[in-house]
Amino acid sequence: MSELRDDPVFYGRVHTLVRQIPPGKVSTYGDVAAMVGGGSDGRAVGLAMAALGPDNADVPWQRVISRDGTISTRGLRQSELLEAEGVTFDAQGRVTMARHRWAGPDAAWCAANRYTPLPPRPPEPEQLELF
DNA sequence: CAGATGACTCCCA
DNA sequence: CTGGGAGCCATCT
Repeated sequence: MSELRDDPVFYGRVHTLVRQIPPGKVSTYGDVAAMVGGGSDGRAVGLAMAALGPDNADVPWQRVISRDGTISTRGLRQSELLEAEGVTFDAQGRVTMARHRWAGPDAAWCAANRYTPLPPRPPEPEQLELF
């Protein structure tokens, strides 16, 4: 019985963390990898996302995007799902990271589940669209 | 164990 | 903007 995709421990940790991302917020592959820890990186997280199946329908994979706020997937309507959750995009079709970037789960949750909190990041000035 | 694959990220021309 | 190359990791053959 290996129907489950959570067999590998790493995948399970990634999926668990992605489930914590609230609607309207997004995170990046690199950030997820940093929180999962273990020296993993964004590429490994991408694998965990690619391995998602019907069993992981409860994982909001669409909230995990590239560092630049761009959508890596093609043909999966990821941007539409995000837009439906209230995520905004700029004129260049990228997610407004300064506004929707997820700072990570609660510190207590991180400690309880052995996840690494994201390092504090100075608030980036949201760029206004100039006409 | 080596090689290939992939929803990454950074740097440079 | 596009393209190429390098470094990184997890999983499957």
